[in-house]
Amino acid sequence: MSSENRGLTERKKQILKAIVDAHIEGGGPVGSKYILQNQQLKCSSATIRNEMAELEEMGYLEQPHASAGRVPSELGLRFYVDTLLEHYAMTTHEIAQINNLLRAKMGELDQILKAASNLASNLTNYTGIAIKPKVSSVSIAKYEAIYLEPTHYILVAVTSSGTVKTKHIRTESEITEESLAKLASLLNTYMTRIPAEQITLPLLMDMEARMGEGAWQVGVAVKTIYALLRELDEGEMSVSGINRLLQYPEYSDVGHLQELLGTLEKKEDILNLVSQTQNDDINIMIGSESQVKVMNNSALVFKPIVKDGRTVGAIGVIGPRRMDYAKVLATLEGLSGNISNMLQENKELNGGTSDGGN
Amino acid sequence: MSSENRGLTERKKQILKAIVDAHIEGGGPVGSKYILQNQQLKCSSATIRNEMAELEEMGYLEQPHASAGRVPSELGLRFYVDTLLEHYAMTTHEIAQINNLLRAKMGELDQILKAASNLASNLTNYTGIAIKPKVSSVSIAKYEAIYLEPTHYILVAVTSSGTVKTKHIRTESEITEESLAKLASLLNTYMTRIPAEQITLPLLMDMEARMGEGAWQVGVAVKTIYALLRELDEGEMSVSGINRLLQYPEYSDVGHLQELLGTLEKKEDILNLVSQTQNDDINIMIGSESQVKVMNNSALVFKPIVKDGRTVGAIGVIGPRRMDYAKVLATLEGLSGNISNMLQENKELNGGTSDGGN
DNA sequence: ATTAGCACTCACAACAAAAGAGTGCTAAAA
DNA sequence: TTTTAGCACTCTTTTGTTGTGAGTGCTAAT
Repeated sequence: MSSENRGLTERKKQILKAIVDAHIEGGGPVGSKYILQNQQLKCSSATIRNEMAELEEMGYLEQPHASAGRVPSELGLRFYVDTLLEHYAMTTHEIAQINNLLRAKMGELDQILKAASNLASNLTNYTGIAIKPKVSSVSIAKYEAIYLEPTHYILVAVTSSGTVKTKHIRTESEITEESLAKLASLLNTYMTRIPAEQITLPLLMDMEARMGEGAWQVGVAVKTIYALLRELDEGEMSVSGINRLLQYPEYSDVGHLQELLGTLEKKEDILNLVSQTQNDDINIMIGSESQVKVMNNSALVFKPIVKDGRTVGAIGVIGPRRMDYAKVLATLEGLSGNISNMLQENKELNGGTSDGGN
Repeated sequence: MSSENRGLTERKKQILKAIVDAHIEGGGPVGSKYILQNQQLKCSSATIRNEMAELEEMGYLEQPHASAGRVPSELGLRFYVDTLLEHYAMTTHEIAQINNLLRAKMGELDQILKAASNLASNLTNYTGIAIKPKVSSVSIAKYEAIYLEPTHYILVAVTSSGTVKTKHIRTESEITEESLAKLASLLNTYMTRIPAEQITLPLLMDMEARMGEGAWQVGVAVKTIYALLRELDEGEMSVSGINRLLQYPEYSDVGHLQELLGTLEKKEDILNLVSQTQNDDINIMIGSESQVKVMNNSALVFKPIVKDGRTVGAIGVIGPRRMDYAKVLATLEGLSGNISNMLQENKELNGGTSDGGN
């Protein structure tokens, strides 16, 4: 064959694609006859068997046992995703669904992401995830203190990315609205735009000095801000549609399922994985391509959400390795496009109400 | 027998208790011989069989099939829980664990509840839930507006129960810090302490009239507050330790498990169930006692968290019907006690930092 | 009222046999 | 040289058979 030096024969590709498609659909190994029937190839099953044997040797296919059909290997899936995948066109109904449901949830970024993860799960029939990634070092853009009672106020912090965090603070002795305002303005002067590690003792003392009689307040507030920054650093992750996993036979193995659920619950591993990713495009991690050992039989597809050049979140899907990548990719693209639009719209058109952040 | 008119013979109780205990431990049906061995009863297995037959007739026991042992029925479990249950004493280690981990999470109520649900799951080995119940009608105690940019501010609302909600608002034309302050004070004057349903059009127009040139702002703000109140009404629920369910054979039936997971995800049913409960003590719903059909093979135990006479949350545990009630009750009591203390402490001792209420 | 004894039931495990799916290989055909 | 038909072979899955054991219900004796 002429084009054998570089890559695969056209026919091999066709066969590989057929196998992967069938495997994605059915989950089981697929044999030569099946392909012959559902594919217009002008050759016999024997030829296909030969090709399959070669594909196996090349590492694209695997054989569960001697008399079973072939199953795509990780490499095979990767090749499929990278070069064989046909674009899936979303139905108008799906597009409408994304639009409507997401618009309805118009609000803070958290909510949008969760709604999107939910939708992703619904549309693809896999498990959806929404992530606010760990950020290397957040800083606070603005503080506010809300007076409630003489010994009770709320500290509000707005991060540079727009997230809002609040903490109730109860004080030992009474504090006036005026000195509270002073505290806030002090915080705004000294504690904005600096990461947690730069909050030093001298700074603290300086602030206390300027605070006059209310100096003791500063310590409490700063301590709270510390905690708050640490929380922000940690990232968030929410999962939706776990129940959908159960419909796939690859998770009928209780042990595996339990491990995967554990990982989904711990959140840490996946959160790290997503947070460390630089690529702003759709990321596909098939099986052991991800560091998380527990996901060796699963695939994780996610797309970061970028706003003003910052990654403010990510939405994704977790499912069996043989996931319907075409559909998943289309769905995530659709969702992320929609979210980006919403974030954009709020910015440029100044539509009216709320926006993304917190 | 003398005491047969009212309730069960002492021996029947003993046998019932033995059966339930064994069933909780092992999960399977338990037979007459087993009881004879693990219980000091001075009678033969035949006698026990007779008693068991009677207990079955009374509805406390069930027989999966003719030659199996007996399994406690829902009624049997209920009786066990109500009158046979022995108090479980937490180990000092468990108590310490509760104390340490919960203290560490000292913070807003949301976090405390989630941490508690997590702990509950860890300690009991069932699935933990944390709930902020639907509230009949919330009202806002205080508003604040935080100026960020000329066309961008944050609206902060503090509810009567201390929960803080924030919304970003982007405006069409520019707004000054002064008129923002005016807006906030207007909101504080007219829109506090009234439940959502009373915010009417006339009220809105009245406010707009008083706002003068900045009147157009009011509409946006009020619309946002509307949305915000609706969100508050809906309640929240988070689940932890789903993976623990898998270790119990009653959930090896994939169909059932899937349904249960679905219910846990939908949240609505359980949220309603808990929200509607008046009783501030520990609630135990065994199988079909709860309205949620899907939970017929499960049990839900939860305890509301009360603060200042208001139910501000609930923590609970979901697991198989044959759950270790003694341990679950002790754990939830311990946790809720601890949480209440924390909420109290913040109030009375004025410890220092933060407090409960989102 | 209790108990020993025994026949009976029923789920479950172990094993064997049969069925099916799919391959690899060989030898002929293109 | 590539393709194909044919067939033997392998290995899983299904089905059926048979034992085994746990546990009961009943009867007759204590």
